[in-house]
Amino acid sequence: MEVNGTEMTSAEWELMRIVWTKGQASSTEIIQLIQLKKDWSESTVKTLLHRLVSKNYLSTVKEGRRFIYTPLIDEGPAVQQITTDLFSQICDMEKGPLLLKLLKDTTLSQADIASMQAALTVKLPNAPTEIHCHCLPDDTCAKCC
Amino acid sequence: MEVNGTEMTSAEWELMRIVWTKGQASSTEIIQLIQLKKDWSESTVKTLLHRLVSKNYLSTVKEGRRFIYTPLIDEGPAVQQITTDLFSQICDMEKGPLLLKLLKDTTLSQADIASMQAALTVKLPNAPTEIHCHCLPDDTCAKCC
DNA sequence: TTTATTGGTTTACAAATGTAGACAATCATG
DNA sequence: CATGATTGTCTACATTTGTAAACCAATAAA
Repeated sequence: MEVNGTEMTSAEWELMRIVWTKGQASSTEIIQLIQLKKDWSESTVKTLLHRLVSKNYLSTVKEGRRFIYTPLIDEGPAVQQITTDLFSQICDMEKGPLLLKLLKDTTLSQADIASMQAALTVKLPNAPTEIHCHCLPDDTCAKCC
Repeated sequence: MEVNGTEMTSAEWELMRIVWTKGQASSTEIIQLIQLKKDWSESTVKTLLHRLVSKNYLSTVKEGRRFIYTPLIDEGPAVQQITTDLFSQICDMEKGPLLLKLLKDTTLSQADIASMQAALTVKLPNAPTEIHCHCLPDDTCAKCC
């Protein structure tokens, strides 16, 4: 994710997952829920929430004494973004095998599988025989060249 | 990646890609190659290489005055590892659409596509109708429950 | 209304990371 | 052999991240 120059950190991401999942939540709820998974102090979570707000990932609405936190970005695009970022750092030659493994290791619904099959069928005709690594600008590559 | 407790950082990863691609390389080569992509000073690259050596990602062999750097871990497993780590932080419900997008956006060889098709065919019969989010321990989920 | 509790704000600090200068050893060359 | 170029080592420092205590305001309970 990249909003106004600041990235979301791993710890912050875990809190976002909670807010995304619940739609919105108070800090108390968030603290309770995160502590089922992580051994973070109340204070730590508060700090993290604070940072998420200043980074514009969460907005707050005061409800009585407490705050209700709501995501300012949707989960789908966020997930897409961080994954795309990661993939951009991976050698093209590795991506095929990598995706194959991910397909195998991930629990997918029948509908997911069907749409992937469709996508692959579309891709196949124009697919190249082999993939080249673009890690280096030219022919200095020991892997594909 | 997780070797002896220390993670590889993003900047370090970029250097590993070069060494992986070339099989092995001297610092001079590495500096030259990385500077085609990144605006890093010579000194910075040296520091990063040093850290990679102490983190046991690279080994060195002295050849005359200079060092030859060689990867101590293979690229495939490393790529797999970081991706798996990322996926473990993503809601199960997002993974299907996410993978679909990755399939579409990635250049895949015919062979890659074929093996994915095969894998999907195998998976389909036992695939569930729908996927549940496991972000929260129970039924407090606004997405799937 | 006094006090305990709850929840938000500030401040703090160590470790990791990005970034690089300064210095030292080695080697090639005049 | 003296010197400049090459390459490695050490030191440095700002920023980001993880982690949390201390403090303060508002509210609920006594």
